[in-house]
Amino acid sequence: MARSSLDQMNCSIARTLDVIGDAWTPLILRDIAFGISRFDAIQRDLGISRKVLSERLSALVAHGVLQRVPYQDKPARYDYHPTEKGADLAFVLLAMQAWGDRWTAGDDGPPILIRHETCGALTKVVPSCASCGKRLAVTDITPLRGPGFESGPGNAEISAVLDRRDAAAAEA
Amino acid sequence: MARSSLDQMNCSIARTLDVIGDAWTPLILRDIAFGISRFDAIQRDLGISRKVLSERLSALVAHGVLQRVPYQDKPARYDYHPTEKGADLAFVLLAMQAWGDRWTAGDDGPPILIRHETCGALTKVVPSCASCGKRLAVTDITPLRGPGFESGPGNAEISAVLDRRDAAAAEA
DNA sequence: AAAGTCGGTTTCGAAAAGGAACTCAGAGGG
DNA sequence: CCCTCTGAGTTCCTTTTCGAAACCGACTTT
Repeated sequence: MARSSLDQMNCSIARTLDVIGDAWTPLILRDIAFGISRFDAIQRDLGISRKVLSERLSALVAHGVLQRVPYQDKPARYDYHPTEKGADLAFVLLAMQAWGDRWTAGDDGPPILIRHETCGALTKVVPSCASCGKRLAVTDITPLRGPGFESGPGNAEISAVLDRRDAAAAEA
Repeated sequence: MARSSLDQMNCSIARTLDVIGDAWTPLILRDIAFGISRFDAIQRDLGISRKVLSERLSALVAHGVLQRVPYQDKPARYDYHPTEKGADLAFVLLAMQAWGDRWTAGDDGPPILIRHETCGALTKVVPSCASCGKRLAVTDITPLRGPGFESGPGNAEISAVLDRRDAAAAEA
């Protein structure tokens, strides 16, 4: 698909997918989050083609998710490091990891565990409410039109769904 | 890339990407989570090609993320509904939404807000520790080898990184 | 009888991915 | 000096995948 169609959509999920919406990009970011910051090391680790890796890294730099920091001159060589914007994507990766741990791990259990250094526990990352702090279940939350909402490509039907729901609520 | 290479990787993120690792699948799941459950409605909403939508829906059913439930016979017609496994993917979508809200929303603010019905607040979904309940920062957590860990395609370099870190920790 | 709805499948040209080889700049060894 | 190696890409070519549009089958509506 044309990437432009995604970042034009009035939807934060679509705009996030414009940055990480393919199979390799999240794995590249995972490697970089682990401290694997060089081209060849990432390429070896993932077995990705050099061409695609090169394209993805350039795109991530262009999106402001990664920055290239020189570690030597002559020849010029760079490490790829996450920016703040990129580091913040870790939570998307952690959500993927949590789902994969729960639904795709074999009998041996998950390949990677997370330790929370603040409390010392081996833990899982769970979603909670920024306001009350309670753990969230899918059924506890309702989407509403936000200030940036506009009906258009990518959410025409969603607008209709919200209308119907609001109408039903007003009636009750 | 060959999908098989992804689900063979010893990595929960890669195995999650085997299911949702393209640009359209998360948007399809978003629509279904909103209650847009029919082929044509999803197609109209997203502007996705019918061919690709058909392929994606079949794959999601095959992965056990969606189920087809008949809503009429003659002709046979189906709604697509999430299974429990599929509903649980909502947290991956919400993590994407949170990132998109923070980093890609325009001046108007996010297009969609979330209300937590339990506490009534307009809220954001934030990651927290399953053990102590505190909100997590990226710097608070450390990855460790889990029981299912095995070095292989997709994490050879990661294994080396963990070794180096453990060695450095043992020395200190 | 003609047109419309729903949920697809088929076809075909265009775009993207994959793989392997090649390049460039320098470092190290003999 | 010559040969080889490393790191980071780029080029070239083949294989997949995508997207648009047309087509289809089983009904319903006008």
